[in-house]
Amino acid sequence: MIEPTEAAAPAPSDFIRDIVSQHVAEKRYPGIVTRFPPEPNGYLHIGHAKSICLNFGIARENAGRCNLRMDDTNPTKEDVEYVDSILTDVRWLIAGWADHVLGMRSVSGSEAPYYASDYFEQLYEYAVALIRKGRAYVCDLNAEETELYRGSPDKPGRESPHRSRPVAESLDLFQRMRAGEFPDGARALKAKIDMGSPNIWLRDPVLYRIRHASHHHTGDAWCLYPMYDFAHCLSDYIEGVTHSICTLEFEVHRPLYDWILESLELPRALPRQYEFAKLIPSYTIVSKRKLIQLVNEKSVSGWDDPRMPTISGIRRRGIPAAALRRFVTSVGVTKYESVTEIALFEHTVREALNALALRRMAVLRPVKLVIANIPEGEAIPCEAVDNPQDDNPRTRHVDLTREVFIDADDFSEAPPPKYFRLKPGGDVRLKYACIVTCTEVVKDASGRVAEIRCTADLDSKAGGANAARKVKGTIHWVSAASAFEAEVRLYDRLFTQADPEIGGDFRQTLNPHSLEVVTAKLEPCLRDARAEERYQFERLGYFTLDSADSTPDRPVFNRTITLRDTWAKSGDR
RNA sequence: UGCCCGAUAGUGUAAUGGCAGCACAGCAGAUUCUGACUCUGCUUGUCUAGGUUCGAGUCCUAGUCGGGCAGCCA
Repeated sequence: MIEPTEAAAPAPSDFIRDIVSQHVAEKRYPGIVTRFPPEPNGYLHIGHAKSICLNFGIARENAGRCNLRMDDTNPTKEDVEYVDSILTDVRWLIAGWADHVLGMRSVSGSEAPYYASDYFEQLYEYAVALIRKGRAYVCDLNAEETELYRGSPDKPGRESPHRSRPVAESLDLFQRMRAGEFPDGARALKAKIDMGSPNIWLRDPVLYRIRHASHHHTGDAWCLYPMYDFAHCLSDYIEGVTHSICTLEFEVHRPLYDWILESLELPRALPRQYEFAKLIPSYTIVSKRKLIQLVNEKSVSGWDDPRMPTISGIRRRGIPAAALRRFVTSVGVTKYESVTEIALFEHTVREALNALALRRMAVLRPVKLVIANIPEGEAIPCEAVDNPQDDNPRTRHVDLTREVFIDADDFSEAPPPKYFRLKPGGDVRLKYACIVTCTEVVKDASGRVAEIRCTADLDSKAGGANAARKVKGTIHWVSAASAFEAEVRLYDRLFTQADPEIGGDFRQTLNPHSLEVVTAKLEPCLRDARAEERYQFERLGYFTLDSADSTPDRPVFNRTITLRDTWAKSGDR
């Protein structure tokens, strides 16, 4: 769904979109085609979300297409589990926004993503063509020798002894590499470019390597696999991609991307590569390797743990796709590598949730409040608003009874200055109900507050004679008679430091309080909570039903994010 | 001491040779049956040095600082 805040946002503009617009104006291509090319070796995270929104965004703004393509050229690292999660995550992120430009392959009636591995045969033919042109050769050097021959950034490399091998010999060897005649690493196909180039990637880079390994998509059909540089540019070309957008670390690969395509003397217009700076939010990590570590070391419950910066974690946390899109779009597209304050994301999430969340009352750390002048068994119906942000807000009823629960935070025996909540002898409004005055505090044997007693000004309820009576504070509550208990998971940032790597190891800065589980008292209508719905527990934050662990008789709620709390921040408390 | 890329408030970003703006964060206040939302005000910026120009954040040169590149990973 496109939400109002997203719809109202101005069309994004950045240096890549400027280039695309120019190409559209000069009719350089028949249509604009981009692609999102993840390697299925991990779950997608917030950084990928930026790439998805950029690529699909450009496609939808130009009536083009964005292909979803698995960049699966390394069988030893990839798995179908990741293919499936990628598909789910992309569909969720673009749903209602860019599904109409999603480029997929039709396979026997149903849709499937593109796979670079589906092009292995064509890619092999292109490699043969390159050999025939004298632009590639089979090299017998092993990996260590290749590294030695490559030189270093400030020292040119040396030419391989096999560099001038006759074309026919390379052709024969390459065919035998495919046939499985040689073990892993015995030979490789290399581009014949320039061992003296200041750009390392132009020093006869490896194009194909031998890997006797099964591939998650092609099975055992191949023991010869193309490298990223060879497969990527040609996959783009095969699919008719016009703008191949990637992150900054591939900038030095661009000359190779162009070299391969140009060397092949292809008939159609060539795709071009453009690079942008990836998204790095503070208080989190976006490295697949490190995210895998968090999962494997059980620092989190899995890839979709609501604290994870993965798209699946963000979804489970209760963050709407539109909010994620709006955030990754709002940070812009530049070539400046920066760290984006997570506060910007949190703001976007609150903005989206404030507009759509249903207000409910929930008490996280219950303390009993007994209202002396309400007889036992009596229920005073009160009208509560579902969402005051709506033009014509809907309402529901909550019953005020003799015994209610309030949050422990909302009562203080020794309140700090400017404390607006309940205190001995003080009064406070029970939201949607009436004003109560604290008359007595009952403690248990250990000295803890066991029960608070008060009297209510029954006329201060909406519609009553004292409805307009003002008090400093208003607190939420639930009726002890009708509230039910449920598990509520209070999530916080996964790391305590803006830069989790500050001390050298991100595991040292994990936030020990990133998850707190409480048994809360919830207002009865929350029994009908739905997974797609977003709720605001009044004065506390935004919550949603946990998609994985909830059952109909045992709901589990996740806190997506707290409300902004200037009182807590003021330091007065 | 190779090559490539970058640098605008605390953070992110805009200004395409012509008034340095926006959002977030922060601070102060108003409002409030959510210490939320909303509203008002405030603080804070063009890395440095030269050059071109009537005029430079923008163009040129040099420097400084930061990032990337030496996988048969992507």
